[in-house]
Amino acid sequence: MENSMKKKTFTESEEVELRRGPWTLEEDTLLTNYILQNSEGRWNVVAKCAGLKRNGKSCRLRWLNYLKPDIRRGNLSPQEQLLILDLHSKWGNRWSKIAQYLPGRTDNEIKNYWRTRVQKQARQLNIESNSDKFFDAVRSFWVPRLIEKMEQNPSNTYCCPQNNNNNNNSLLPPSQS
DNA sequence: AACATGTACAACCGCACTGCG
DNA sequence: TCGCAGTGCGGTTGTACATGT
Repeated sequence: MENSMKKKTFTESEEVELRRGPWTLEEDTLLTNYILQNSEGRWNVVAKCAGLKRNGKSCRLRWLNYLKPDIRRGNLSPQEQLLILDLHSKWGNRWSKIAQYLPGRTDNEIKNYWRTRVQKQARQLNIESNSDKFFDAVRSFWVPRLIEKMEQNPSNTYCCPQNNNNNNNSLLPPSQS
């Protein structure tokens, strides 16, 4: 990564120095305004037409993970956490697929949650995070704790609108359900 | 108060897939 | 059929902030 400009993926004729790193408020505004007026379309075109010195990929990521109006921010509710555990036990690291069942949550957010909290727990227990042993620990320790939390504080439970049918009754990993 | 360490999350990278000419 | 550009996904890294000593 010694040279950020080593590879250009679009229009070599345009020697535009692409910006990287954290987005500024101004860039956010440019991107948001452009998309609200013109819809998403091709990301490289969006980047260019919005007047951003970013590549399309970067714009897409920023929009999907941060700027999109329906993004839910803040802590994951116990029910959402339970759902993630459940879905992960079915599909593994298919973050985007899991995210489809948590409206307003992004694959990036779920992935981060898994890495920082779930895998941390696994490390503390000294077990492989994708092993059978780990899922046993999740079933016998973590899931009951989350259910307890939900019962103690029902107001913070979150009801997934389009997936009630297949998830609300299936909060335990498939081997139990 | 200052420093060290841990945590959370935004952003980047590489690869695979898809659609189009 | 092939090559290319665009896109999506999962893994990884960087860094700001929180917490502990």
